[in-house]
Amino acid sequence: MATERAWELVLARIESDLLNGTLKIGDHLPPERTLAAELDVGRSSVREAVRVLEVLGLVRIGTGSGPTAGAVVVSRPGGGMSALMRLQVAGRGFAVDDVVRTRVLLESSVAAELASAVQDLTDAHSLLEVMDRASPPEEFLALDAQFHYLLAEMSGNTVVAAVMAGLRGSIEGYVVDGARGFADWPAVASRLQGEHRGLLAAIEAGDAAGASALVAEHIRSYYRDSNLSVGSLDQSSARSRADVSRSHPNQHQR
Amino acid sequence: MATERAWELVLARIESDLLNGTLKIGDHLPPERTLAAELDVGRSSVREAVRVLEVLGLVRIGTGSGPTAGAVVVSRPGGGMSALMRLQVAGRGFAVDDVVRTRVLLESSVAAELASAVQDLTDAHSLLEVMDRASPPEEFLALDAQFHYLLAEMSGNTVVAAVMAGLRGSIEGYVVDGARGFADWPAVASRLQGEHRGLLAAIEAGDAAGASALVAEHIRSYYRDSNLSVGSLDQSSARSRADVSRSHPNQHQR
DNA sequence: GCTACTCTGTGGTCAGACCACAGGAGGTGT
DNA sequence: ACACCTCCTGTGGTCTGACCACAGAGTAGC
Repeated sequence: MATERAWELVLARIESDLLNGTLKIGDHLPPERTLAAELDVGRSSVREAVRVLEVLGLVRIGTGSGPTAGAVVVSRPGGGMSALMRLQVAGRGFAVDDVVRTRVLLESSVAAELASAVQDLTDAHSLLEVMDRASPPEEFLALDAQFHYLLAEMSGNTVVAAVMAGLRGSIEGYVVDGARGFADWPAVASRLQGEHRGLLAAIEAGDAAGASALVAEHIRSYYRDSNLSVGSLDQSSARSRADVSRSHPNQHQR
Repeated sequence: MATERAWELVLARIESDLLNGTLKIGDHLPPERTLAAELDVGRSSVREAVRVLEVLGLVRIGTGSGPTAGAVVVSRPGGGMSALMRLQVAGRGFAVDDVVRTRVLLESSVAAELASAVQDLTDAHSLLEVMDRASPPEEFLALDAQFHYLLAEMSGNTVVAAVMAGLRGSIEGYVVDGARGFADWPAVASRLQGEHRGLLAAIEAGDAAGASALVAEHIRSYYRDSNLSVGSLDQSSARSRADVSRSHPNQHQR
């Protein structure tokens, strides 16, 4: 086989350690210098591999010393999924429409599933109450994302939850830009809240088909009303969004 | 604002260039040394950013000189998706069951959608004919993956297609290991082919519900019959699978 | 003309040197 | 004893500079 690049060797070693249980969630990776020495590669190659793992949401990097320092194995697939999809959208590999359609697809299924199995929706209800008191669009939308994610999480499928987090994260900028376009934001927020409550009601009533349809229309209508189109948002969304490990907005040129 | 790490600055710049159209699919990124000088960072930081882009499937790296050398913007989300999910599975962040369940969810929807809209299934049929002549499980399964990917692609949703490619890729090793466990592989392959043909027939007949159910059972039964369980596969699957840049056979480009 | 060699630009890698940071060990004053 | 403070140590973050490998382009020689 082709000579493996050094950083791939590092990645292979870590993947192998994950598979055979040598590394578990919560464990620390060996320090970069140690890993480099063990695998007989340069530290820069180790760093490239670790960087990949960080972006993919497999490890959390901490500086300094102590228990929080170093690379710790975690599982935050949403971050990596979001970075991947956001960049694909930026590069026109993904159309925003397809992202939205996929959201509709997954969330419909999730809603139907939740409706079919009795669930405790207390958390969801309290989240909605918090949202009633959220005034700035950014704050409301952040809680909205949390609400939708909570439902996905309750479905018990971690993969679906992660994909949904990625889908939402990838178009976060477009969603916020869309909100700015509404003349009467409070009215929109109020309508969204009504739809949220209707959705929960349908789930509680065990109405799978209804819940499914409601959430689909809930998502579709927002994007429709905010006149989302990739072309019109290229410029306004050209600010940096490359902080792949977290989600606080950055500023950049152009 | 928090001091941005150097490699994030590089990533931000590239994302920005993608968003405003300065960089398009097919374009070359500036050489690493140039990019480093322009952004006033070290070359190693540029390399970390480029490495991330490579793994996420946004650029293809070529060595040497000429048109194929350097980092070229491409769109291969499946590769990144696959790497992400495979590592999450390895780290126990994703359960194999959830991956399979998500496959069922997506492929059911895709099948239903295809059945609702008339499609030209010629390619799918010829692929099945090639599969009839494939004897080794590995070869058959590679074509099988291609078959399922083809259907997803025909749905027209690039995001769904990419996610499905990732899902399948993430458990590729488990699928192959499962095939080895069958006493009478030819019989299994034959049964799978029958199911494939039944699925296409349902799609051609416009039977959305039927196609949906068939593909769901098709997927579920394979995993059920091959007795897939994460625990039993830890050791046998511990070989290296970190060649994240290798393109999948079922990767198509736009 | 054709061939073979060399040049040049590109990524791939390593080694070493610093810096920034945060916990921990140990000393110091009360 | 106790609380506080200081320095030490280990960790990631970054840069610099040096080579190597590779593949196309250019050029000299036949």
